[in-house]
Amino acid sequence: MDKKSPIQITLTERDDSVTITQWVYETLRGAVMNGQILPGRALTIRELAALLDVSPMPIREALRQLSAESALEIQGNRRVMVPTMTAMKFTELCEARIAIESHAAARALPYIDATRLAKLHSLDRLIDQAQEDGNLEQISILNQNFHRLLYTANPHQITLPLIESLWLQLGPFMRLATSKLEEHYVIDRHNEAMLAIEKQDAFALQLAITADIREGIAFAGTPELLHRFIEQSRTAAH
Amino acid sequence: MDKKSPIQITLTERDDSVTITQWVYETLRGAVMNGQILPGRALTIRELAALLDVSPMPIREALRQLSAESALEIQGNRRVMVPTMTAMKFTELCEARIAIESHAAARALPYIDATRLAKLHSLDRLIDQAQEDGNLEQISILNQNFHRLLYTANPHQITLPLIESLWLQLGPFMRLATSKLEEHYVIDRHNEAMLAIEKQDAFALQLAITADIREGIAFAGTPELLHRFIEQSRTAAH
DNA sequence: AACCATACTTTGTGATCACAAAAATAATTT
DNA sequence: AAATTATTTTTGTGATCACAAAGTATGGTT
Repeated sequence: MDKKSPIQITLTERDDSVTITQWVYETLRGAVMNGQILPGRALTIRELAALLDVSPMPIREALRQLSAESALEIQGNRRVMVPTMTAMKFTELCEARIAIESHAAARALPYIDATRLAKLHSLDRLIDQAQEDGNLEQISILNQNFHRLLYTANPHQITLPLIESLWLQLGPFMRLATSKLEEHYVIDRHNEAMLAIEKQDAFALQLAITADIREGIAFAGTPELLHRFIEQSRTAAH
Repeated sequence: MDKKSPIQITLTERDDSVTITQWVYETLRGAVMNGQILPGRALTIRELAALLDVSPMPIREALRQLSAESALEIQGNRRVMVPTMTAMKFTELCEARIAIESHAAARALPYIDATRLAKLHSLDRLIDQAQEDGNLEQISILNQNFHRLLYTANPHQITLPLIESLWLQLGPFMRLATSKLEEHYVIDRHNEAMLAIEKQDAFALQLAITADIREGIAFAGTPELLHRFIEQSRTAAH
């Protein structure tokens, strides 16, 4: 008889080789990323412990880690919740993505060999496939894999944790937005990126990544429409 | 009778209004930032608990948070340590700082009012003062305050946690390097930055921030000297 | 019926304990 | 004496408990 909105988290089988805390972390991370926890909804340790059928201890650790990654927010009352989105914050997150990811791409460029480029190509084909099937969730995952594979080519790369933090903060809102959106065409800038890689053209690669991020975000068309989505999601959990 | 290198952490009085975990976090963060814990040195929960005279629980939480911020590293054996530095990693961290901080500065520029600019000026004077006194630690702290004050002018700013993560990763090494360095002149680029702010010239501000970061790092003069420092610090804790 | 003080419940924090995995040390063999 | 195995110790993980603060409901007063 909980008056709070129920939380539906997709549970995966727990591998014994991994610690419970790690499993809890990944589970909660996925739930945040997929927008399964509404922004503003207060999370309690005991509730999550009961939901995931573990003791409060691993929940505490996972919540602290996710808070440190800006995936969750600790309020003054030491309550934990998914941060709410605002139009300005959304803009800042997107611009930060562009600044950091285009930098990461340029830094990775010299290290991309034929093997990795081939993998990028095959990932791109999978994305085209998912696009035809209209599988939005799959597109999102594959798109992240594409970017990650690109940036991690740099063996000394240190920006991925920062980038993933931004993805985590954008994730819940993106999911909410795409779910309410019927039509949405994604222009494929990955081909441009791969062409730039073949030419070892850093600037062209940065342009392609920038365009990819900007267009993946501009799906809502007009800023006004974006605003409406944000206001909608802001009050989703009362 | 510990054969491991001793850890000397500066303890501050604990304010009762703050949680123990928070105090432990700040204490350990400071210790990492000031290079009081040698890179590679394995940290155990119980050892730190005894050192700070608290139960293992707050230590666990603080360590997890610091690990999430890349200030500490969890090895495969689930051992926690201060990450070791390499020349390439150092370069990547510096370049990431430049990319993100110049972006943050440009985004903050329109929001910097006269009051904040005045505060920046007074901070700059304090830095000059510390420079004359040769107080390296004070310079470092004030310099961070200067940058922080600049970036936080943007009320929707979301990059500061990412930037602070980079500072944390560079901190221990910078401290180690400056402590072994007798002469080191710091060219003051803050005046250039403040001039750019007055002119509302975003590009000039980015150039000033870039130069400030690059020169604050190039203190070691030649890359070869830098390399030597890094190799020296890498094996500092055996 | 609206407001406020009181009692009750829930929740995060921090301490303690049990246990298995990992290190370190000691013992044994080659 | 060096390498390998066995034993002991240390360590992280996770569960449980106690407690104070925050939140919620209750009951009485105006």
